[in-house]
Amino acid sequence: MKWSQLADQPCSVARSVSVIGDRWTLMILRDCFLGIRRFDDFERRLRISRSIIADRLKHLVDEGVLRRDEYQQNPVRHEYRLTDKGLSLHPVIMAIVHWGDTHYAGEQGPPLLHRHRACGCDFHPVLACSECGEPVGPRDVEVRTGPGGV
Amino acid sequence: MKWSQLADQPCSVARSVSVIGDRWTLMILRDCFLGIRRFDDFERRLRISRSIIADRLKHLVDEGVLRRDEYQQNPVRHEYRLTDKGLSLHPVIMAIVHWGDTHYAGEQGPPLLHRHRACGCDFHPVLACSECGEPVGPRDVEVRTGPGGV
DNA sequence: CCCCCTCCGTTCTAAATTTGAACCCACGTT
DNA sequence: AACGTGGGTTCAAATTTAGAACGGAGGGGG
Repeated sequence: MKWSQLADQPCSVARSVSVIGDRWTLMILRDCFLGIRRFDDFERRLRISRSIIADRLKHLVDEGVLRRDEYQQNPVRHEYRLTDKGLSLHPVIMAIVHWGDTHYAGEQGPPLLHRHRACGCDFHPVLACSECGEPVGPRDVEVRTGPGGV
Repeated sequence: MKWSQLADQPCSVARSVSVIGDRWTLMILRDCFLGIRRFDDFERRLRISRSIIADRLKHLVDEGVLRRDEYQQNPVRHEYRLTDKGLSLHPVIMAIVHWGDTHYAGEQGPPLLHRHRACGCDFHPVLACSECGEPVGPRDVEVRTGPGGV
């Protein structure tokens, strides 16, 4: 199987991964959630070649994860902002951050803290059930074939 | 920046991505959560070359995400199982699945359904606050530098 | 007017990675 | 003995990436 065929698999992980499952794409999305919007801010933060940044941004725009908005004319300049579809990746990024915080933070603690505005506490993300609201662990889930399955 | 330098960044996303931010690695982890354990079951499901599978499995074992257990002798055979560190990737995989279900499911619906054993309902994952238990959206989070930050 | 700077890319070649196919080995089976 | 199976390793070829150079449209200073 090739990367390009991933999108056609009857599997939501495969379809998602074909869009966002790339190291630099995930780093760009991290920056988007931190408010980065301009090409050369991405470049400064990532220190990778511009061709890769251009390629990934274009891909994300094509997929509807980012929007390319004009923010000035003369000369025309664009900024890249998360669409609703892009914002819905928030749980993915938060889960990845939390896994890194848990297993790779140095002695001093995590590089970033996240405060929940509603309750005012620093928090970490918990996976909860949409139906009952209780936390869900790996053993609490029973997987079975759905309507779109094989 | 190179991939190998990602692990040294003061950023939990970068550190996580250096371990799991690879298309095939994510596909392998998906299969692990579905109960796949043996080399050639991974091969049959992914249809990619064995060298890639061997490489990714070794990498995940080195990182402590999978454990390589002997399950028979004569000849000796191993199976790959999630460690606790690996199991703690569950929210990441669930978040990715849900994003794919939301944006890429066909007309018939998602390929797989997930039932929460505790409440008996088919559910989707919700990102909740560890402190107050309420759902958390992208706008509800205030990020600031933590103790391990620059 | 001329030169240089910024922002935002594109293009090109060399270097690195990824891939699939072929090979290997130890056993078990016919 | 010949063949099949589980579980890999090796290696040349295809793909991706890196990084530097190039471009271009406007703005600012002299």
